[in-house]
Amino acid sequence: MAVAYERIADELRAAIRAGELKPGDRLPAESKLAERFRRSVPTVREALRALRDEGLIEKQHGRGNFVRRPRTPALRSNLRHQWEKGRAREPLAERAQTGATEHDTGLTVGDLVFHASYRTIEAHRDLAEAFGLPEGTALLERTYRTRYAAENAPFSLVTSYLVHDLIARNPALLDESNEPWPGGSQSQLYSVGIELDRVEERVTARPPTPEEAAELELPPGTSVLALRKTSIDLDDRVVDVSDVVLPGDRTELLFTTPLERW
Amino acid sequence: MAVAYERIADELRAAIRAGELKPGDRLPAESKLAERFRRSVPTVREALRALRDEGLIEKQHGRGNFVRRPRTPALRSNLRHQWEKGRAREPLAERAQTGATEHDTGLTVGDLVFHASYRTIEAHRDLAEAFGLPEGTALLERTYRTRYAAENAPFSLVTSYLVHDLIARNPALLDESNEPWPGGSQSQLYSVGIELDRVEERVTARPPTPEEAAELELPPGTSVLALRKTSIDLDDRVVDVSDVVLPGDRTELLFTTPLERW
DNA sequence: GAGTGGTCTAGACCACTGT
DNA sequence: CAGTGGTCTAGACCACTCC
Repeated sequence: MAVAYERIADELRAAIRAGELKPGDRLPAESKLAERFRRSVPTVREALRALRDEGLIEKQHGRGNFVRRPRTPALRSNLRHQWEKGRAREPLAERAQTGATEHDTGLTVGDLVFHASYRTIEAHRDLAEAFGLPEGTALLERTYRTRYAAENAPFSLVTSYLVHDLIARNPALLDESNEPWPGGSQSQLYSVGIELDRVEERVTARPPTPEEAAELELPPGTSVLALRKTSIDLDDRVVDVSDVVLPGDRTELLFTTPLERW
Repeated sequence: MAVAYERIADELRAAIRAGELKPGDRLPAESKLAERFRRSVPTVREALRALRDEGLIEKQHGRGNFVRRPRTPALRSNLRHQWEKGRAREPLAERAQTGATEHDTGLTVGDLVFHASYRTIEAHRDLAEAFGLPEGTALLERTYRTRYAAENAPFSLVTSYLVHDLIARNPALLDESNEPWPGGSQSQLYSVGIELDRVEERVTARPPTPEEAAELELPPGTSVLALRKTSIDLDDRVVDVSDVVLPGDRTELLFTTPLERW
């Protein structure tokens, strides 16, 4: 390891892994580390930055560098889709009680704060492809933000697209003030006679855009899970495309695949 | 935006998003940018580092900074599990032809290079929990590396764990030189009378450890998808736990959830 | 060899945190 | 107020790429 900042990073990393520095501990000040390793402060900072990018430490301006505590991630299971489908035709009182997110997380409706806004757009290429429809098709774009009542930052950024003409039969679906709709999207689709056959979810990981990092209040160096959910109805039509951005360090996606018997 | 390097990053980011700088283009040299923005070179480098962390540019030592081309990711679908299950009992000749990875990617066996190594370990807490067995239970740890024949870096790091006593009935399963086993793990389990009921996959995103970054040849700033796959048999026993690390920028996970009819 | 990014120094000043 | 990290300068030398 020829490079000075890597040697410093290695030594600190080893100390953390060995448990000499425990989660929550403050590291020595950057100037102290510079003395100890006989390097300039910027060189020490380079090493600390590497450790931060690995998620091992957290910088707190004016306070110090701290060993990070492991996160207990929120769970999101694909069983939610079947659960939501079963619930879509229940009586209103039943549907209003719990949403899919509460079902996943074990929280109650009061623990979450929900915000939605709608607008009508024309499909650009990416979306037109996902729907299998021509570019320019009218879509209803719905933007959702859900957060814990006790926290400021939402834990997911969701943008959902519906084919405008498919849902226009029920004008209530075009009005954002009806959100949150009891029973979720599948209940909304049920109101215009659409039943889902399956849900496809595509998952990738990437660094957040600066906008996403700001909205989710992501510490620098954390990545996001980008999930594109496609809902397909009994006629094999794509009826909903949703882009979901989740903080990588506090989300766990669970997918259960049942297998047929031999 | 009070800070100098953010103003520089913003201007370059805008140019890239607007298409003034196209994928593959080289940015002006760091010294030129420093002149243009009337800032020192380290400040310009700070801005470039931010863009690299967002995945927008790529640094090439001695050549320059380049606008990154979007990656075409490898696909991994959960339909593979059912496909593999159907194949597990086929005749050897059939099984040897194609594996699940080839099925996903559309490649043939010759396009991929495969490496496996085995050792026996005792379950530590994390694994014991996943299996629902006491700590210290003997496990067979199997490490897999698969890469494209044309590339040096593997596209996945897989560590799989099997309960030693469950599979010891068939000594061939304890010998790494029998890999790649035609038909995959489900075929191996079939040879000791185990049939899978379902597969659960837990997905998170995180920065790579330095070791993972080196092995996968990840450009700095990219994140990995960490997938823990749990295979459960008809008796509700956990028979396999696999940890899969995939490069976030060139992997897309596809999960299909079929829904029951109303 | 010319041009590029990679590392490093030694110090300055600012912004934030806690007493 | 003292102590901490955040930003920035101006310049040095090294390592790599390409001609």
